[in-house]
Amino acid sequence: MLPVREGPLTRCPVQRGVGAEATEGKTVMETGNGQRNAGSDEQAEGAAAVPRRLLAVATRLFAEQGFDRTSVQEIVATAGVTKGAMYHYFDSKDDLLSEIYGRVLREQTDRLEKFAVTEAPLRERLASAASDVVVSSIANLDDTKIFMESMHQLDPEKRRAVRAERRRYHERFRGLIEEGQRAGEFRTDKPAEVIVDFFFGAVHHLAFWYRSDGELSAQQVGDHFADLLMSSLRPVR
Amino acid sequence: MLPVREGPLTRCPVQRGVGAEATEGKTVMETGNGQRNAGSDEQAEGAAAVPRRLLAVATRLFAEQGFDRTSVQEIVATAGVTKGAMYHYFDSKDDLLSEIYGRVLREQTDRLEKFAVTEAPLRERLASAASDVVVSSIANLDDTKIFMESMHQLDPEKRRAVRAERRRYHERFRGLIEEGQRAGEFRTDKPAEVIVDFFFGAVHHLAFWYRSDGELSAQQVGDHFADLLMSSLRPVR
Amino acid sequence: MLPVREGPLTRCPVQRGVGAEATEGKTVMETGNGQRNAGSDEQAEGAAAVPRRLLAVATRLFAEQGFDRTSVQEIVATAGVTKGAMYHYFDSKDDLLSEIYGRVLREQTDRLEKFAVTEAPLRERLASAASDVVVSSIANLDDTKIFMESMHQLDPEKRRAVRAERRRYHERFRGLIEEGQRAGEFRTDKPAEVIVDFFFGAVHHLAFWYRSDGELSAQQVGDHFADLLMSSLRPVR
Amino acid sequence: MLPVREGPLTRCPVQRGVGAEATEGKTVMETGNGQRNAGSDEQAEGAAAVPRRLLAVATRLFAEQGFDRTSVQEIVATAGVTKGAMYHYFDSKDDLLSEIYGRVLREQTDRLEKFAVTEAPLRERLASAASDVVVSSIANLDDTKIFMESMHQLDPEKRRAVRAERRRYHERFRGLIEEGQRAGEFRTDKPAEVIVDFFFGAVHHLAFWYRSDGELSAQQVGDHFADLLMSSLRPVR
DNA sequence: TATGAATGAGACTTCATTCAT
DNA sequence: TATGAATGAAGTCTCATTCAT
Repeated sequence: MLPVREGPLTRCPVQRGVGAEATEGKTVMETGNGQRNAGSDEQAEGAAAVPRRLLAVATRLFAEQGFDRTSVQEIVATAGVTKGAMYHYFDSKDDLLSEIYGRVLREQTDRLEKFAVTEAPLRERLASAASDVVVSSIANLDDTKIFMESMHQLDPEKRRAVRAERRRYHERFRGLIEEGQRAGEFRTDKPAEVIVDFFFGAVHHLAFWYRSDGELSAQQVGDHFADLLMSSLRPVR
Repeated sequence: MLPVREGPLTRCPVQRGVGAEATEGKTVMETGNGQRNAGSDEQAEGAAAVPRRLLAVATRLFAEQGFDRTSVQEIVATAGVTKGAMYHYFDSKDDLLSEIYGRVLREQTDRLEKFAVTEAPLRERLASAASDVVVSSIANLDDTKIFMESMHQLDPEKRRAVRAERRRYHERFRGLIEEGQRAGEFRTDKPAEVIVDFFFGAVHHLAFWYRSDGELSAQQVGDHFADLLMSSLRPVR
Repeated sequence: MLPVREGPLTRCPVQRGVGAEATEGKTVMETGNGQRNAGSDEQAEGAAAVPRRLLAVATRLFAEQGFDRTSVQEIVATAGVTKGAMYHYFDSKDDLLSEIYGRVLREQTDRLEKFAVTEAPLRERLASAASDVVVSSIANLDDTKIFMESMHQLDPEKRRAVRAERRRYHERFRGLIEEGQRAGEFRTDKPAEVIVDFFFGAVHHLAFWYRSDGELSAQQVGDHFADLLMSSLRPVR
Repeated sequence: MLPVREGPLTRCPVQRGVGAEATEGKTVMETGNGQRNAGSDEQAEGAAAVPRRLLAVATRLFAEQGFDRTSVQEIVATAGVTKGAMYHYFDSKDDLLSEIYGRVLREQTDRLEKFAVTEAPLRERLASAASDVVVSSIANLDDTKIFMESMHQLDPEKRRAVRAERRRYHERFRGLIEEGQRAGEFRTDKPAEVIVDFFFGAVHHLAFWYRSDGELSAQQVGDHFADLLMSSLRPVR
């Protein structure tokens, strides 16, 4: 683990907000010799430009072709850098995947927390969180897909770390449901755990059917899913 | 495509019923000269023994390690046959995956149809089908997992075929929901399509969290999921 | 070497005269189970039908694709027999090639001898032989091509045998030239050996440019080549 | 197609003059760590050393054993490099063959042009060119042999390219003959095309009989062949 | 900070041949 | 006379990674 890359990536994670248009790769020149535009502000933020571009390209390619089917050669060629450059910033191909997961998990955890701690009534907080995770999953469909398809490619240690983080996320979400169950707002004949798994199964599956050029906007799907979740939580008479 | 394998596999698909234990590999002798037990009933079912064993082993390994991480060498070693034998029955490693999908799809389609055509009331038919697909998915967790993780490994043509079959399945299921919507039994403010994607997302995700040694039996999960589905279908006041 | 095949093939070599249309393969049913028409006369000559068909098919495929690029599977499938059947009649794939060479050599040697021993004047005998070898080479272009491209595939022992037979052929031809040189009819400033190699280089090369749908008939090419040979043999002033 | 190899090979084709001894493989150290002698002039020509050595070795082995009978493993072992190195410079085994053809064709075309454009009388120009192509074919007997035996191994596209280049060569040569026919120096009762095919058949066949330890030097054979060609071109009375 | 030639293990697949029936 | 399942060795090629520069 080279200190140089641990720094920028961990301290300044590449931010890609919900709805942020990924511009990766499209502006990269395909000259093959790896030279890129050395604009004026490249000097200032250029240091992070290469790793960021690599992550963006890797995310897209992993989603499109799967982790194993994507070669390092393909990644660096698409990103317009050399292999040496990639290995300068990342320890390995696996490391790229790890960083992708890390970013996704950090972002989703942050977002959930933001909705969970508002002063709104519980039902609203849960519905908002549910809707938001759908919207943000759609905004980052590639990450969502990779999450489902490529988890098993991670080496055991990192996989365990990812799962632990994921579990914390689920527990936070489940906490909201249990709070409602205790308050008598939600049905109690179903374990909150099962409901969480039920709902997030649906969420993680979005990448396999959602089309951005389809009839439903991300927000509409988010609202539908949140409604379905809330409906299924209504106490039975 | 050797005629020999197209025949038995297509006409007499290897049956692996719900809960049927796969006995792959464990009873195969590793003598190296390829002779296997020539018992009395070998004559009757022995012909399909090798391809069946290969499919069973491949299913398990693909689920455990992923398609790309599983080598043909590993498959044949585990199944106790030679590579040549595998390529005698299957065109390629991809072909193995195709056959696995084919079997899963045929079985699930058959099961759905069985529940859909009974004389029971609509709500019962739908609940039964929903519960059953959960139970059978758990009974074949490996197939379910492969379905999610390895679809993108299939070559485009076969992938299209699988998706078409899958769509037919979804349409059949959706038909039941739409029937209930027309009858005023189910809510109509959500497209049936969305509900189907919501529910099957949860179903396909089972392989990522269900543990057979956990607290819940397959039937319990099936009932929970079916209940949650039915609840979310209740008309809104 | 099974006695059964040594017999029929050696004693009754499959005859394919100059200009004889090869009908091989075209009447073979592609049922895949290897059953062929069991007509009335099949009983009488059926015994030679399979090896003959195999040789004809192999000749065509070797010429089209090369020896190494043609698999035994392809040969037997095209011939409509099984692998077992092929190995019943031939020792190996190499053996097929040997038999092809054997037939070609026997035939060409026979033809040359026929022209060499007539009562015609020497110049006529030589010109006829030269023209004939062109015509018969074109009539069996596949064999000619295989001769050039696949000789090195033969195992050393058989290759030596083929070369010895070939040398005898050349020596017989050279004998005619030397006869003319002694008689003062042909130039003597060139070794007969060189002239033979010169001429047969041209002959063996026919398969690489002659097209049966081109402007020149086989006979025309034969006459041209014979003329060129005779011209180059004229004594220098 | 890596840019690195397209460059040096195409722009600076590995030169192997007539009679130049190929020194392939023999001086390569088998240290296994890949470091080779880093002499002073390595800087200048060292960059092309590996691909050049590979080409030389492949040429020899293809000629000795045939293309299909020569494994990549054998090539790289003889050249003293790893398989990875070979695939770093060449796209495939086929690509090696292509490069071999390319070099031969370029060289022969260059040589013909040199003889065709001199101020000498036509007969001398043609005789010189004819003699030279024999001498240079003998100097590169391996290439000549491969040309005959392995053309059909090339993939169709490249084969077409080779044939087109070859045709251009033939047309240039034929142009000289036609020039003489128009001038009344050569016979006109034979199509120039046929004469070209006749002569080059003999030339391409050299590799199958010429022995460098035989009685005739390359130059002697060249002179004989040129004489025979010129004789056969004399007008008939 | 970046290069790119080179590594070497391992991947999938083909194929001529055998043998019990 | 013929079958076809099975063998097992060998084939071509890919790829993540390293290292001298």
